[in-house]
Amino acid sequence: MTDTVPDNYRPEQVEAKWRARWAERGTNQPDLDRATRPFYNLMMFPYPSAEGLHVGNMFAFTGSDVYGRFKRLQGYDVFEPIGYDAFGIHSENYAIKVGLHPAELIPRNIANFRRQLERVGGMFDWRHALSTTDPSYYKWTQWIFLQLLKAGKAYKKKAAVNWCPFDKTVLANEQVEGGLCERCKTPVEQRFLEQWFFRITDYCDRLLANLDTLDWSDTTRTAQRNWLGRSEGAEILFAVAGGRTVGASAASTAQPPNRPIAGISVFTTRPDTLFGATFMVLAPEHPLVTRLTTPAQAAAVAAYIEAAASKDLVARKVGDRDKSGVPLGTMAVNPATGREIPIWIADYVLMEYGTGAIMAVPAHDERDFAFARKYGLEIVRVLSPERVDPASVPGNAALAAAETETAGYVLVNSGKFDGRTAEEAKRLITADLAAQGKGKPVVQFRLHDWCISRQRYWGPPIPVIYCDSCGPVPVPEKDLPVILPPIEDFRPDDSGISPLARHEEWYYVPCPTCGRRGRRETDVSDTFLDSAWYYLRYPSSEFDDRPFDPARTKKWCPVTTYIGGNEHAVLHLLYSRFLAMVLKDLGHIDFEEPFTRFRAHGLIVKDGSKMSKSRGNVVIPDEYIAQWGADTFRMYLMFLGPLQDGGDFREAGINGPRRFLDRVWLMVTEAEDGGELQKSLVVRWHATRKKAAEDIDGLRYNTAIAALMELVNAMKEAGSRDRAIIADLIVMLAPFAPHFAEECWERLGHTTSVFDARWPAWDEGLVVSEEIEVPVQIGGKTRAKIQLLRGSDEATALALAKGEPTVQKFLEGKTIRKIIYVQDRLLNLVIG
RNA sequence: GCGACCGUGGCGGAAUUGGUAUACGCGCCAGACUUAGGAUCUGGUCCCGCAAGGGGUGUCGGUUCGAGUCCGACCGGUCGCACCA
Repeated sequence: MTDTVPDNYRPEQVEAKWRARWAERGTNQPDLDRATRPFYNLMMFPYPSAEGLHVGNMFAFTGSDVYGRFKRLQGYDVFEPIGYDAFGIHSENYAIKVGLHPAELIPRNIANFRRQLERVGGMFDWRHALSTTDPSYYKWTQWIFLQLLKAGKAYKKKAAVNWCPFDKTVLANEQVEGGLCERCKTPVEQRFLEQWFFRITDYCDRLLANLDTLDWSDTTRTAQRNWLGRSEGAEILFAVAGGRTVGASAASTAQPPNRPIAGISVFTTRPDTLFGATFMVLAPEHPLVTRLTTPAQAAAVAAYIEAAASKDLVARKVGDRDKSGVPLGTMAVNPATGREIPIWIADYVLMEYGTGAIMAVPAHDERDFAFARKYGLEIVRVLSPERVDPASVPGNAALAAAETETAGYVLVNSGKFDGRTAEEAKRLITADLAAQGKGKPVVQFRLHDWCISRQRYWGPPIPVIYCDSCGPVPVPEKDLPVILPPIEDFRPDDSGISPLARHEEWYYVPCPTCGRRGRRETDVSDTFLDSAWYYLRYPSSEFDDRPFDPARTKKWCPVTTYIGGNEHAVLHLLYSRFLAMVLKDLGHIDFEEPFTRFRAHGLIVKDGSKMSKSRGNVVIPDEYIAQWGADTFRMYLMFLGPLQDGGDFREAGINGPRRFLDRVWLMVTEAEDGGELQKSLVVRWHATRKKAAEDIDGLRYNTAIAALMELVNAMKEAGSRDRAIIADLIVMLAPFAPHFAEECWERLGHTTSVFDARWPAWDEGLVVSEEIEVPVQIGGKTRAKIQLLRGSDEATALALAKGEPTVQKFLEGKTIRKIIYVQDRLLNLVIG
């Protein structure tokens, strides 16, 4: 090495030194009770896998950490906690695979995660680290369940659920992707089990409306909107032909046995097409099916129902879109036309949505069209393009495909509604039905209640005891936590019952009410319940007599800024919002939106696909950090592109940030006081203070780093080693390269942490130079550049421009037809 | 199929939101220092052209004094949702 190389900067030693000093000094531990400017900087806590954190995780955590450190330099009391989402099927399946117990495996993984998180230089307050598997944590997860149970927001019902035959557990709808288990990609089956549910659907309106008030990434808000799936329409009652229609609010189709059937209620978003409803379809599971089936059809119907039930959800929901169905043999009456129409069952109608029954309008719905074509059912068009003579419209039989458009269409074949636009007709027909007691406007959501039961071992036991005399009894709060008992064989079996049922000493327990022998609930709760409230626990993690201390919570919550992956856009984020609403309604907290500002980071891509364990392309950062140092590695990741875009991981380029830091180190060692500063350097200095601050605040770390590099380049060009500029540079570099900045800061003579310094203020008058270069265009093409004082007027600019030889050349023999002068920006001469 | 987003050098990416396209970095080329260089330093690096100049942000068209940016069509790609009535 030559004398120009800073051979005295050794990342490994320097970083270890500062890790130790931060711990000694408590640098990263804000006073949670006395903080005056609290800033809760949250990142999504990781699931502690056996492999350790990969580069994608590091990218996300560093991105969040940079933000927290920046806010600290702006004078906030930044609380940046971390924890482990360590319950759940992930951990359990891995444990099964390697033949170890998760209780043994998880602490080991956590220790490794902590080592990595410390090594990369996160500003974590380790006093408040938590794991969801710790009884002192899940005690309160169970407590939350009890609050919901008391409030009637938790209930048990037997329901068709998604059953993963590989993981041997129930999955929430959100965990089924295209009919496959999200984790193991096994086709999901339908099973009927008693399950615990949370009434998230009670909160649809609020969950939707509040989205408009949140400072969140648009993509995330859109995803939530789609997931909530609000649609406006009508519920319409179809009478059964020949059956006596009784009373009947449109809502109720379920009638006690042996009473006349009130009718069949359907939900539709297209009441305007009512006159075109030529048949009805019920879901095979619809409760009225048996009673509406004629003896002649009974055998065929029974066979169809059985086939549909055994058909796995892949085939039913995605796989074959081929419609199939069976007529029940009975007829219903179209309330608009009075005509009798056949009733069918078909598995393209789902029991979980709407009323589980539809009016089929083949002319204006693709699915109904396909079904009608297949079974030769009648097709009647009731919409026609506006301003077209209905007679010229192709006949019903000639229709090649369903016409689902509404814009520009008017009603035909619809009695007194003919000529109305589709939008008008939606309102008018619904109102008309309502007046007759045969329908009403209805808003439907796609969202279903949240099934939190899991027939597994590795989770918090649901705190309920079943007693033969008292029924289900909540475990008294004083008896919490219900400890997850250590059992040797925790593997799930095909029974649909949790392995916990095999642990008899645990399973049988006195009933809290009557004292007789009761049985514990053996299901554990969904991991998403653990993670739906962890942000509330962090500030209060040292209290074991309360889940979240009121004063702490008031000071620190809701979370100021949350950064995490968009893969949790609809699951974790929706559940957290729901739970916050419930807790607020129950008076436990005073806010209902947990995350004021949320930003989704991008994904790190390796070899063309997202870095993830399941794709087998993970890169563990440890060796890169060992080779280049954590600071260089952090800068490399943050320099790839905007945080919200992610980037391609490739080794090439990591030496760029290293070289940059080496140059800065050299400057620090050569820093000198005094000396006149070039004007342009002063401008660059102030401009950098401003640009870097704004870019970091907007998570554009790549351009913030570029600005710092430009400042260094400007200093080199000016031959300056000005101590004041260098000190600023170090402060601005600190969020990205914290250990490096501390070392430089100390070298510059400071005895306190660089994070006790403040981000340098900039003088707005100095961020732009007095003299600027303005392009002169002729006909929109740049022909020359002139030096102007900022704020010069058009006449000055024009005079100067006309003095330019190039400009003269182009103006020769031409007249200037128009002058466009944008002050301080450009001069454009349009010639004729 | 529906929805959202995106196409800029050899590569990652900039572009004050309609105003000098390619900042910053990687890579590459040349030179310097060196026993050596996968270190460091200096210079160069969109394309054609000796130059003047011309062309250029996926393609075609439009609006404008001026378009990477706005509008329309197309081509290509990424990510959600997906029989939701």
